[in-house]
Amino acid sequence: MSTSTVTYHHGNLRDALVAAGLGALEASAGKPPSLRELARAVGVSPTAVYRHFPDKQALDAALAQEGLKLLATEQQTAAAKAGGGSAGFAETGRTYVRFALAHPALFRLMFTQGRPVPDSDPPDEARALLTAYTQALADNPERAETLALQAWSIAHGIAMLMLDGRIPADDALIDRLLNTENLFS
Amino acid sequence: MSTSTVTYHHGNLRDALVAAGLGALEASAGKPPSLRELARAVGVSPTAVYRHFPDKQALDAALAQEGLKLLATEQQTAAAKAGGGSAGFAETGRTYVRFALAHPALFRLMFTQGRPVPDSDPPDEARALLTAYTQALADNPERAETLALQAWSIAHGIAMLMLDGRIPADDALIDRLLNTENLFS
DNA sequence: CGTTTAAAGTGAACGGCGTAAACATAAAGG
DNA sequence: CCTTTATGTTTACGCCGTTCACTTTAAACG
Repeated sequence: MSTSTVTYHHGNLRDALVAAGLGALEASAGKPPSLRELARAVGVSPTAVYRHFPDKQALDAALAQEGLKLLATEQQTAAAKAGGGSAGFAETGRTYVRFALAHPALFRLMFTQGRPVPDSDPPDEARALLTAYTQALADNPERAETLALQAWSIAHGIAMLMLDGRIPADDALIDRLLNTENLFS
Repeated sequence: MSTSTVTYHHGNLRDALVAAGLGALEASAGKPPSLRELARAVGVSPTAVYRHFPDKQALDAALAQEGLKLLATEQQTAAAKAGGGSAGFAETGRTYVRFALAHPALFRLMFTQGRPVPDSDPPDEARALLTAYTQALADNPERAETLALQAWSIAHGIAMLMLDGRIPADDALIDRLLNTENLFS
């Protein structure tokens, strides 16, 4: 369950910081917590953080990775609960947008971080799931990839525009916009 | 050409700050310039800024508004050059994404700013243009609005994912993803 | 024209931030 | 047991946005 070594000087500071970070992101509804704020929350001096992360950005990247894992899990669960197929595919998109609205600060951080880490253990599970679905819908692999990227783009665009208050964060609107069956009739 | 009163104590500081801000945004390729940095660039003390903007966010909002105006102009020009119609509509989307890639920091700022100002003189020209096009394509107004929002979402999603390095910022890919004629076949 | 007045800009200061360097401490291992 | 090394602390630096009290200067007006 934990990624770092088990025993430490004072406890598992790395994981504690990540946990505090995720908590702060939920509460903030706005912007990422400061390094000092997280250090305070964990009861440690600001510079102690640097024993576990080279800099603030690395901490943020760790939080982002955690968020990506969380999103992937939710999507898989939702898709499975819908029974897979095109219904599962649709749930994937809905879940994506709802996740963004439910965890705005985390979602922003997830994509503001430079790169999703060169190669993480799950090399982007969410994307794999998406491609799996589109491969069933398309006749050739390139078309499948195109569909996957288009689906991702629509969902991501809706999520971002809603987060930024450009379009109302309305649940019915999500469904309306994600209903691509008759898109550009 | 200028929005504020014509003569000033030392010159038109407000416009000078906005100009410097736009310049810095082009050069940065990353994040918004600091208030102090802009004050320096204009040769004025940091606190002088507060005579023209209540806070940093207001300055950012002014820059964002300038960016929105710029984008709208580019889109209108591109659509007109393509001769309007569905070709013009397509150019609108391409221009949107290319603008984002050409001015990453500005584009980010444009949408990170809380709200596009309650009611600006042009109440979002770009959106009006978009809706005009979809109204020609759809049979009823609601469907037209849906199409407009879907088109916006796709373009915005592509732009954001490319800016964040999630998908390659490739010109051919833009065209491929924006080619919605056979989207979800 | 001279004086008043208010707009425009300055300087010093505050707390918060990310980070570096030097130092302290405790756990681990030969 | 004593050394090594991982972990954490203290102090300090420069940057940030913002405040407050102050000065300057251009315009308004009798």
